Amino acid sequence: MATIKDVARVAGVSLATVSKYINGGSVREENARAIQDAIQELDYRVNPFARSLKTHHSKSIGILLPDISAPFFGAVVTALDRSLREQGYHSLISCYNANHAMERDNLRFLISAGIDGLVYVPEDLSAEEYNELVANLNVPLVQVDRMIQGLDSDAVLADNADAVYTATTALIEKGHRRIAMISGPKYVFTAKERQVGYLRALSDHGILFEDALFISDENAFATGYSGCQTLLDLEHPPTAVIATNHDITIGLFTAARERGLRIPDDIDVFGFDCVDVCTMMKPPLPVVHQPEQLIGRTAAKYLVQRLEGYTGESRLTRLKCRVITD
Amino acid sequence: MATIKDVARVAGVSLATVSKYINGGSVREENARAIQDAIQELDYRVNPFARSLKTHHSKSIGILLPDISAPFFGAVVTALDRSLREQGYHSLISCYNANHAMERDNLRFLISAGIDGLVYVPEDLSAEEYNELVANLNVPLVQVDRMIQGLDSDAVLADNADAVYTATTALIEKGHRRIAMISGPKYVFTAKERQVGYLRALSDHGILFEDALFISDENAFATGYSGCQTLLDLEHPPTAVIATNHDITIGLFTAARERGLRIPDDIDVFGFDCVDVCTMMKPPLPVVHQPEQLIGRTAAKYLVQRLEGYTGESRLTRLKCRVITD
DNA sequence: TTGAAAGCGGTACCAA
DNA sequence: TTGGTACCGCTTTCAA
Repeated sequence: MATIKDVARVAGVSLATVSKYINGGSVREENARAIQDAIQELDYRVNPFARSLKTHHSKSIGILLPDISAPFFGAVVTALDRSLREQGYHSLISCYNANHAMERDNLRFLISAGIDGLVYVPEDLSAEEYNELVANLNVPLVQVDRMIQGLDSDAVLADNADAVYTATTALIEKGHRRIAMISGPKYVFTAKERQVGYLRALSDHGILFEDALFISDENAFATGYSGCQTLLDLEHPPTAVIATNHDITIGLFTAARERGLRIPDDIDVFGFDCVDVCTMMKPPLPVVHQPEQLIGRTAAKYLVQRLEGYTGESRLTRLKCRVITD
Repeated sequence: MATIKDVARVAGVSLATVSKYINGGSVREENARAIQDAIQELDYRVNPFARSLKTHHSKSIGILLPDISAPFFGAVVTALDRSLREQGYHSLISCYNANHAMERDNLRFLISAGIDGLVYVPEDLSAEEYNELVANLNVPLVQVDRMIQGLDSDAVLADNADAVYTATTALIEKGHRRIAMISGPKYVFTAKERQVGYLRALSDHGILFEDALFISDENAFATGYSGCQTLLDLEHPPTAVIATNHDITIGLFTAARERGLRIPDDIDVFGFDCVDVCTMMKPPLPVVHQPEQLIGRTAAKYLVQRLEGYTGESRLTRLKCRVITD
């Protein structure tokens, strides 16, 4: 690999001049041309390690999340990455597959990889653990989608409780009284918040919560699929079901249809995250649409602001979901 | 941030000794203890840039792919990442969202980020372009799932044509004569191969290919959904349909069911990539299951071998799909 | 505008 | 085993 020194030699200027040219400093036209030629000729590329060693930053942002195959996260990360790039940063994505050991492990790795900042969708870490792992490192953090109790940082969340409250209420107003919910793991931040919205809506409308109508398990197809069967096998099955995640929604659809039930005539469903699927169906199904783009962009904005020296108080932003009830 | 120098000072040994300790060299018990203590006390962490600058490697592997939200890629990347880690490497994931400009852009970025090796699922790049972008860089490459025409490198692929041949044949043996296929974009490597398997099976069984029964579009839910409708609206609709991708399969299911058709009685379907969904249904649906784990592990193995100096000929590995016909 | 030189934080060679 | 030291490739200050 050619180095900046080689370029300087070939171009007949000093090494410092080449550096200045590369970094956009002003250089005499003539020298600029010579340098450019030398770079071409030698196929020179800056060594990122040498540069980062000197500048103390890498222009890279770690993105740590449970599972990027979930369409929601996929969309958030896409938007995030896009915004970050526009501002000269790039992202280093790391998934921990909802595995708690990997969560710690990947955080350690990201930290040791020299990231300038971190976007984090936490699941199992405590504030103490986080602080211990990242202590003194001065790596700005933005929490996304979920928050660690007691960990002070910028955060961008969806208004989970409100959205589900709205969805549940819509179902109630359609006349439903037996409304079930199939949700993610109880210890996950968003699942908890969504449950709150559900319970509040029921209670506000004088409907008693029924334990059998609330199912909680992994955020997976199987949960929606078998959850639906369980519900339908109940002595008094629900007349409507709310899913709280993409895969759960698909599983729910599948099971319901397999039983020959028509949606929404035989059983009403409120979907989550799968707008394409829900709106494409006939008739279109109601669905909660989280603002993935905006979440990603906002997180990027906050992080870059910190990176550029902003030191104001932590910002907690709740972004409204679009509850499509058509 | 504390440096190795600080550690040396606090531990009362030389900087060289600390370095040796950190990198697993033998150090007197007593010194080891002192160094360990100093590291703890100072919360010292090696500076990855300084290290990489000196060693000329970063222990990081770039993974460049179209879209990690596809369950197939998600699974491949998970396995890949896992294998890589076990061997001391970590991965830098970059998705280009099936966008050709981003494909080039992200490749450039990965290259400039100092990766030691690259795993690449290509879509639009030519061999010339690749060589130009990566020229002289001596970054080992493993192509996965697809291959660039004329680009010499290790590659790990599924036996797309064979798998689809088997699936099509199974349908034929069940008595179907009008078998449709809904597939991804025609310019995508895997779509082409799968089409070949389909055509060959038809021809081997004396069935004439019918243009109207072959639909090709994006690898997306919408393609399966509207594709299915198009097929069913035909004067002579097919009695069976083969999907060639996860989302297409789901879209196909959805549309078929919406029409009140029962699968497989009213219309038979051969799914792709969505084993969980297909096997969970009653009755279970036949499905092509690509060996994601094995693909990921094999790619990791090849890459690490290159990284460790192996210089044998390029290896092209075809991995068998499991065609579940139950 | 240009260039000499110091130094970023490590690794590894070599002599002790 | 230990430590002095050269050097990895780049940025940046400062004097010219």
